[in-house]
Amino acid sequence: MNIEELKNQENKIEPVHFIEEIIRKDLSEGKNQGRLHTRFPPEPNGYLHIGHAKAILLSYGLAKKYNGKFNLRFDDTNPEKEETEYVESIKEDLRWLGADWEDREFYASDYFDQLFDWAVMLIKQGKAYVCELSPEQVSENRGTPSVPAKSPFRDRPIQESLDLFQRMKNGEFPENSMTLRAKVDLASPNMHMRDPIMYRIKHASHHRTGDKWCIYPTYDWTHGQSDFIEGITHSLCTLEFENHRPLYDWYLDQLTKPGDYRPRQIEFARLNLNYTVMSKRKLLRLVKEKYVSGWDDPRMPTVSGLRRRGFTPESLKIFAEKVGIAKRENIIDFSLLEYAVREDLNKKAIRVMGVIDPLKVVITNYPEDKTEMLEAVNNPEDESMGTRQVPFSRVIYIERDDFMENPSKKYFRLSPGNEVRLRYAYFAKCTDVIKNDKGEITEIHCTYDPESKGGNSPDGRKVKGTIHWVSANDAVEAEVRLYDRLFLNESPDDVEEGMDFISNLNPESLIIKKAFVEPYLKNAKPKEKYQFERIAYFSVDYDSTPENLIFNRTVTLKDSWSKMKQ
RNA sequence: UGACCUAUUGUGUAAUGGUAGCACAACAGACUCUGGAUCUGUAUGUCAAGGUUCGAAUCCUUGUAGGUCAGCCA
Repeated sequence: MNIEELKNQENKIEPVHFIEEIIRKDLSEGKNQGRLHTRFPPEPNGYLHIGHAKAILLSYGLAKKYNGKFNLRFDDTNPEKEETEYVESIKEDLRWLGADWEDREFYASDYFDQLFDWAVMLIKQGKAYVCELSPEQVSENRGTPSVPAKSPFRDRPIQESLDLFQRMKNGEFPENSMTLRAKVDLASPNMHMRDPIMYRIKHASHHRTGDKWCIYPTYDWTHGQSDFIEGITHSLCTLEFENHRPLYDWYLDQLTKPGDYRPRQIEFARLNLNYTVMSKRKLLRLVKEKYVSGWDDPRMPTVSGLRRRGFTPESLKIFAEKVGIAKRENIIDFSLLEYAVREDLNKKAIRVMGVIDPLKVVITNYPEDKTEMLEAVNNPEDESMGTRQVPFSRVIYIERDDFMENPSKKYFRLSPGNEVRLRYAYFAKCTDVIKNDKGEITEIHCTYDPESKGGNSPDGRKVKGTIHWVSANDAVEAEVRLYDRLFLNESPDDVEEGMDFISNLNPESLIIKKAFVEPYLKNAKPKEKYQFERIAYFSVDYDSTPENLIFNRTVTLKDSWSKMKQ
């Protein structure tokens, strides 16, 4: 490291968000034996989206950075909503993101026995009781924030509760007939503390425990205890659980003594992105009603959708880092996500030439039957990625956009009489414009300068524009799927009376076109990333084959020309 | 309506009582065999009002605005 770099190092103060600050403090004070242990607790009832990715990267990243551990724990306390299919997709997404839970794949349902024993203990201590109110009655008796709740069964004898709870477990009672409630505080201004329900009766089959149980613990009674069982030290979650924290702590108080190890819940603001929706309900609707092709449709903000679109784990890490961690509600610009993926792909993607909207060009002074190979750089950002050979011949395709019959002053591309560089090939000058009966341009005639082979003229003359091309005889046809934002409005829920977010869908979020690409791409494999020069980054789709190449547009290149035109 | 939380440029996020900075976006320019990348520059901000202090984005008070909670969902 030279002096300059050292200086930079010193001046660069690493920004530390409030959660990391807490962790550093806890670690330095030797709390919990100086351990750091985080977890990601998804409910297996849907696919992960980019908001989950932020949470995963946070919890895993912190554990990794401070030599801690990271658990994966499925929060499967509601047998009616959860499915094994989701367990698999969630694990795949985590692996892809690089979050390594090692051998610690847990399920809240693993703790049902322990949870039951602790519940019995609380009943014996007079801190929990069986309540025979129906769901409607519980709701009626809940009171309002300023009026205390009522609970007629809270003072029933311990033995009676013990007996009833055992019989609840044995399946003697129908659903909704009774619950186990913690005796906390009916008058608390925090509604979660008004004798919260710990167990409810559900005669449902669970994806892991089968028919063993007909009572299931609620989230509040499960989550903190699961953290405790696993030795979690910092339990990170989103803001809507803030009001649950006193209850989280109350339950833990019943199991621990002051000074003992205990997990701590810390909340941060969830991620929101404009031009998309994030709620499981809405995403599910897009899938079910076929507005998209599935959970992994490249327009979806799901981890699997982003992956298919061409995002890399690194690009999501860049994104998550730029977004930051704080407690205020936020709506992140979609452009930050685009920036993150460009940032990563710019360094990694092989450059190729492909023409999406072809215009035929005949190089009139180039030999009829000649084809020559020209050397092209694979990535100007990374010399180690080498070069490749690109065929050139008399008839080529260029982008229709790259020719203008009556150009404005600022237009650097091909126009009558104007000379441009054909990338990696030759200088070429437009001599004729051929049109059909309707006056539409059907082909362009050019002459080339044989002296300018490789893209530079020995006389040192400069051209302002460089355009891409493919040799017509050698071109390979490919399908390109041009993806754009799923919604037209940055707030999809911002709709007129009587409408919903569906009315804001962008009808042009997917446009499929045939393109001509250079033969180098003949063997492009699914998931490979390419930059079509001057156009966009593309990722080879899972369904792509050598006979039927499919490229998904991840994100366009920045385009200052299109801005200038406006 | 009660409790809890939040408020810094267009969007995010720092500044931990001492020069309001960074990123994205925007705009202007340089450079360029990608109108890409890179580089340089510009404009825009502390919710409001009081108070404490030599000094307040930061502490206090009161407002205002927004979020969360009254599922046997998580």
